[in-house]
Amino acid sequence: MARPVNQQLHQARREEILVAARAQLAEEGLGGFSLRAIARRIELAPNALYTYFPCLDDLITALLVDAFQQFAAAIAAADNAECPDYAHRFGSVCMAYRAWAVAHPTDYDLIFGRPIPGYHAPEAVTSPLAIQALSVGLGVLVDAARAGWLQPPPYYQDIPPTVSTVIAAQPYHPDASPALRSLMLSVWSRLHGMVMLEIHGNVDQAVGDFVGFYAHNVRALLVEIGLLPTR
Amino acid sequence: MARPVNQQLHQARREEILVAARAQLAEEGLGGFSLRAIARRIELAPNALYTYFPCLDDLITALLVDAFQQFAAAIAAADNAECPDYAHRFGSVCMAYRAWAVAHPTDYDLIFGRPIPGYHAPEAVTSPLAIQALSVGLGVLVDAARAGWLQPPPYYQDIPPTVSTVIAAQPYHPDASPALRSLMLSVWSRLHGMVMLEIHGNVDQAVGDFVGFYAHNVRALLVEIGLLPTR
DNA sequence: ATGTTTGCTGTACAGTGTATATTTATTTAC
DNA sequence: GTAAATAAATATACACTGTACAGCAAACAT
Repeated sequence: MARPVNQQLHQARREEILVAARAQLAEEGLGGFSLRAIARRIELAPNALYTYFPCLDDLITALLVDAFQQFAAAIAAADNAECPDYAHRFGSVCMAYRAWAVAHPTDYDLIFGRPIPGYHAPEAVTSPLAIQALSVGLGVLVDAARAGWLQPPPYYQDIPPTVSTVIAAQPYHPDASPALRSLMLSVWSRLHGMVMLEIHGNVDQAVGDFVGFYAHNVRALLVEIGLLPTR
Repeated sequence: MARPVNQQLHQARREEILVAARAQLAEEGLGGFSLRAIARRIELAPNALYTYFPCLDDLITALLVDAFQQFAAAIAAADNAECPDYAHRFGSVCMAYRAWAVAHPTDYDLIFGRPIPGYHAPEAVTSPLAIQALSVGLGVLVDAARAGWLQPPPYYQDIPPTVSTVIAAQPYHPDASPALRSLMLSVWSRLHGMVMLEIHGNVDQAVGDFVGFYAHNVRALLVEIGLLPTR
């Protein structure tokens, strides 16, 4: 009948917009982030962007998804499935977690924080990505448990039934027991806490060496979940 | 020479503005937060607010300080210095930490997050407040250590010198050893991580019972830092 | 009573997201 | 080859935002 969308050109322009948005984010931060600023950067009328994104929130979501995928990829890349030393293997994943977050603080905040008033990422898009990222760590724990390397202390089995029931119902990584999944959530929250404090500058003058502090705590963590001997 | 400021009335109006701002924050969230919205709420011209706050950022800082003080007060109130059971005492403080954060998620984010693009709280104002809040927990640890209740495992002594040096130079709570202060920072990051995941909705469908999950992890924490026996 | 300053208002400007209408360009169908 | 259709971009407009600036009435010190 008439002119159809040129999918190739359409995707290229879309990507061009996202590249400009990422550049804007990197150079000006969230404070200078705006639809119009992105449009200026690629010398397009502000409303032209609406051809590719229904609204600004959808553009942000696209940026978030992109960041999230890179985050998950970075963690996955740090996992050496061949490594027989599970403590080392898990430790590497934990260190990669921080490394990416510190290298991309705005992205990390976009993924797990709420840095834009009024914007909240749709759970339908973040949930699968979070599962993907966490599955890497959980996979290591499962492997370690299978190999008999992982001996979580008994109190880690005392999970409230109200928690373990929901955890057991999760549709991912069916190999992992509720106890292991709960353990992974605990580990995640520990890494997340340290990373958030660091990237938000809450402990700037209290911690001189962030890598050192983080590594120290990861080591403690490895001991506590039973991947490393007490000494 | 001329008319002086009526300090009493001035402070009253200032407080009225802050009350309106807090109400706006509570009802509309950060998305609907604006100087003009606050002005509308108290039926004042937008520019009238500039008499009391040089700019919006200073108003936000005032809100932050207020929230931070309430947070610190809530934690201090949860600490029973008479309690001879240090595990129970420290556990109560930890639970109060989450309780306040969950009850005031926006405030918590304002204190420790970065929920407003372009705004960053001046460290000079947040730093003393953070020390005040953390000192409550650190005080319990110091008391417990003095009473011989606290036996952190040896690996908690293996703090990188680059970390312990800076920690030792901190101008607060001189009674506390660098090891204890580092331990408190670790504990803080664990609580912070869980709280942040919860209030940002990152584990909404993964954790059914947030109190249960949090309490479970606090118990693990108490065991791991040596306040509770392994079982 | 006078002069000065406070508290507040009104106007104005540059910025924002986006709804609507319009133009331009391109592709298909005939 | 031409005409219809539609994608892509633009232009205009509106309701917001923070805030700079000018002005104005009331209140106080002298």
